[in-house]
Amino acid sequence: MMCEACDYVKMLQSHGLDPTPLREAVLRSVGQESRPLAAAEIMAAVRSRMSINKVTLYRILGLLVEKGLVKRLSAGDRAFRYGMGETRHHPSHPHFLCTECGVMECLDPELLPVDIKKCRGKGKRVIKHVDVRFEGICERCAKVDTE
Amino acid sequence: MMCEACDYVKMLQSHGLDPTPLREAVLRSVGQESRPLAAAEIMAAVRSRMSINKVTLYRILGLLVEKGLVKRLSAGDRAFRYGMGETRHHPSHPHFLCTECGVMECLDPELLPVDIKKCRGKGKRVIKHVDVRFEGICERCAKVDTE
DNA sequence: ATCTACATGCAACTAAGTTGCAAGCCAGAA
DNA sequence: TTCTGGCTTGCAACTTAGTTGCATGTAGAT
Ligand SMILES: [Zn+2]
Ligand SMILES: [Zn+2]
Ligand SMILES: [Zn+2]
Ligand SMILES: [Zn+2]
Repeated sequence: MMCEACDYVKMLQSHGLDPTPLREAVLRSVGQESRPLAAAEIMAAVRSRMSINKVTLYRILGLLVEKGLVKRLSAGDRAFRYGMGETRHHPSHPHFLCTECGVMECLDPELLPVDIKKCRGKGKRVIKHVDVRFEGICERCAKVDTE
Repeated sequence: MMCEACDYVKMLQSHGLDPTPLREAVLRSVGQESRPLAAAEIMAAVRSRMSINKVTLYRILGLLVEKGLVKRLSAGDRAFRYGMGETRHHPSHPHFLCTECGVMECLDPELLPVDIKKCRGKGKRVIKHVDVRFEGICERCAKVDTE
């Protein structure tokens, strides 16, 4: 989820990460978007302003995910998407994946109807979080189809 | 989900697929398990009884998925899991993924709390189905951890 | 007998991500 | 100052899971 209020440098620092230009650019690229991005998209976004190596990108994403600043989402295809981690301003929410064009969109947190607590305690497994993904045809693809 | 009642040959035929030994073995391997399997696990299961090539396995899985006999699930890691498709006996249900050992388990359909209809009509996107995945530590891993 | 369709196999390829290792840089020690 | 250790980045090679192209085998139709 996009957020103009986020200070990416501060976010990095408060999680013990040196706010290097590349880290800031990666976090900003993720934070400015209204949908989770694939690594290739993040790379393109960062590269429009500076130079970054593939390995460096994946290592930065790994760090950000580890610190919880970024969340790694599985999209039903073989490429992960990266979106902002949960905070007060960005609550957990479900996603929508277009099976036609592969675009993933963030949905209203209200649509996340899963009561985790109800599911804990079933057996002795420990449930940490839920991932809800709706699949179908996005607005853009639906439009093209009917034309 | 496992099912002793399923006649795999009939299932193949009723979906217009020639019930070859390999197809039957693949479908049976998926059907006999109580959890969705990764392609490598299915391959091992089939190979314990007959010889099968990697490509053939993926092509058979592709066919079965296309016909709806098998469902391809994303597991949060980079390998898909394959479980039985929805039928009267096997309703849609959420899954649990152990982030420690990677095992995926089927959960009670009752735990599927998402009301798709409520989510349709929001915007003009077409929602076809939901995929709910709980993540955490499975019973076996939790046990090992406390030892 | 020949033709076609389909099922399978083998080798090579692909996409997304990972590992190993070296180079650059900078703070603090000597 | 120079040396050192740790962190950040880059490049090449590798890995994993799955796919594509093409050849072969087999069965039924003509
Ligand atoms: Zn679309
Ligand atoms: Zn989101
Ligand atoms: Zn486990
Ligand atoms: Zn299942």
